[in-house]
Amino acid sequence: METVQRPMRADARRNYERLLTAAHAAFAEQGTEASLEEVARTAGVGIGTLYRHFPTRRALLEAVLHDSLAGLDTRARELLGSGSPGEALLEWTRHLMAHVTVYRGLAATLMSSFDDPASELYGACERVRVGGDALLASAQRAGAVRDDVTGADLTKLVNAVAWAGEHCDDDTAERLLTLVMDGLRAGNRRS
Amino acid sequence: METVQRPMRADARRNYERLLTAAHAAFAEQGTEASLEEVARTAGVGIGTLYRHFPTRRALLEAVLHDSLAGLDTRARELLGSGSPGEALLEWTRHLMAHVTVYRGLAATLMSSFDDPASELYGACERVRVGGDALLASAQRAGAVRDDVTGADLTKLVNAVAWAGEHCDDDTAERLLTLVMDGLRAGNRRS
DNA sequence: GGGTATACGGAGGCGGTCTCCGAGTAGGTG
DNA sequence: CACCTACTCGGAGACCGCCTCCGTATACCC
Repeated sequence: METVQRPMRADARRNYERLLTAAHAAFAEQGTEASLEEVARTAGVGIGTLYRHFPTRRALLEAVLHDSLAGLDTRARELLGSGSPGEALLEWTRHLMAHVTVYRGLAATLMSSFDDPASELYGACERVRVGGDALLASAQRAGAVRDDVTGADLTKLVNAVAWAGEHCDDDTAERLLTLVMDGLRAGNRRS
Repeated sequence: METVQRPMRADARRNYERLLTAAHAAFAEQGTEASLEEVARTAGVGIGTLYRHFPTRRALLEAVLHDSLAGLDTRARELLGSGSPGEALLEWTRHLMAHVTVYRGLAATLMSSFDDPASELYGACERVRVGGDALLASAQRAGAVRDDVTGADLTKLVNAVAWAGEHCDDDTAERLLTLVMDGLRAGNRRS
């Protein structure tokens, strides 16, 4: 099962790195739907090379975002031990928002990967949800959040707000997040 | 200012109607990003004809949705007079959800038209927001909803939930809407 | 029936996705 | 150091969708 794979050839590694850099620039400027041909052009690499390294747009996104999303997981663990569980959860959702809004269109990509194990981003989504789950459970035990909310609900709601934020100014996005998070507090259940 | 325009030629009107029918079918089946060339093919009409009648995808969507969105406005006025303002608002948001989810991708289109007066759908969004404003104000006067929520907030939140619902089963979408609407009740303000 | 304003249709330019395979090269081997 | 081979590169090309433009067709008015 454990296939020993020799290290990448020097040219392959160089092109891989160049593609990551170019992809980040393109996504940052034009959103996750940026032209992959232009990414390849910017990287000074043939389109075939791009597709060999990253068979799908999501594979490329995953590579570009890998560290950033992993950081979110670490942050969740840090926050777990610190102060009020309610505040910790709130703080973490702000981090989540920040990560999800680095590229226009990212919220949509993540959302569609969330329940799709075939997506290259599924693993990343999974890790995010696990981190959120822990913080959420902690906040619920502390009676800060209504207990019928799941980690998936939380992540999806934040994602949805982040998506909405792509079409508003930052203040409005912040307002919407506040409205939603206030609303998840314990004691707000109606039905 | 008031340019008198003679009625459409018979062939033009026929093609217009065919295009509406074909567009509805295509949007229903493949979402708002359905191929316009296929719409034209289905309608038995040249692609040039489609673009003459509907210069943009949004213009076509506006025509297809016109009656439906107008109905939403009427419904808002009906609900204004009926029973509990809180319940009326809740009922209306469910209608809004239903209208926004008729086509996959519609939430995104509406969201991007919401603050863009140049969009062919801006007027429709405007009318929806006005309807929602009235119901919201009524619910706020009755003390059922926190008073720092605006009509735009409400519409955007429902849109965001509808968008999220495109990636979940119906139950989850319903849950998310409940979580958000519960959260908007008066007394839930934190900051 | 004839003339004209109106409408039709699709060819064609553009730009994007993705595949496939001949040419090029890195790096281990003798 | 030179060679060989497995690995990698690059871009042509098939396909698709958007949108424009203009020669052709036709509905309607007189």
